[in-house]
Amino acid sequence: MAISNELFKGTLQTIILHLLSENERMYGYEITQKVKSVTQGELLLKEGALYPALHKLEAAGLLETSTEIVDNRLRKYYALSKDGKAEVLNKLQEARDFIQNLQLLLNLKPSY
Amino acid sequence: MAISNELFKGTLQTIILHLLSENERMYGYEITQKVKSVTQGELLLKEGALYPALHKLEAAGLLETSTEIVDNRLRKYYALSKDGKAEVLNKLQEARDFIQNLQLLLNLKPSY
DNA sequence: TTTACATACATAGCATTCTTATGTATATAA
DNA sequence: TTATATACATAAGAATGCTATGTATGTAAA
Repeated sequence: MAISNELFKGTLQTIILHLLSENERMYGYEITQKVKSVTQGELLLKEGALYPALHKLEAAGLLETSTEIVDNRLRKYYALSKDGKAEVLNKLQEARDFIQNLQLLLNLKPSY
Repeated sequence: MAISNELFKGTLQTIILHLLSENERMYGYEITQKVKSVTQGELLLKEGALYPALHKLEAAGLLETSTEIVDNRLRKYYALSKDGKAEVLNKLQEARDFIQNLQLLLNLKPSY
């Protein structure tokens, strides 16, 4: 990822799975742009991180793919498999616990 | 760290610096126990992660050490240096931004 | 027209982080 | 005397992400 943000390490799979739980199907480049817009440019998801992560999730059976040609360019769409839909719930609960514990450790209150 | 929690990767330095900003001085083993108690056992900070991290922060000039013998056992106390006191503020702001962005990406509301 | 930028995929090499395993040493409880 | 707690430390390995690079098309700017 980027911008001196070492902190996001380990959260990428969860982010991908969650975006796909909201969007039915997405392709790689679309995911990078979505992450960029949601975080207002603060998190830049690099291709060198994204594509291997997508391949790994697919190999784990959590994602399914379908390739299309759009505007004469290749697009590889990813969607949650049945296992993926189950796993995203676990990952989100882990993320909630993680944020809770991190706020406890850092004495941070949510900013809203 | 531990318990299938890949998510904490990258947060260790921030956690250490913040604990030392609240406690004047702490020794390694004490930090592991503090993290364990604050998270109610959910985050187990391993020695193999902690000690190298402390050494690195010391080498970076953010921590200062003083060694004592207590109950016939060695204790190496760590405290924030002047630079460390400044850096902890940066790290905490980064952590706030990180949590904010992660909640945005995962559509999570704080649980209280 | 050619240079830069956006779209769209992919991988190899490297750096960093953390885990596991191991080692040393003392004190206490079973 | 065996296990557990206290207290430090490091080496080998796994996992993650970053940088750099490569291929290819389309469009906007100089």
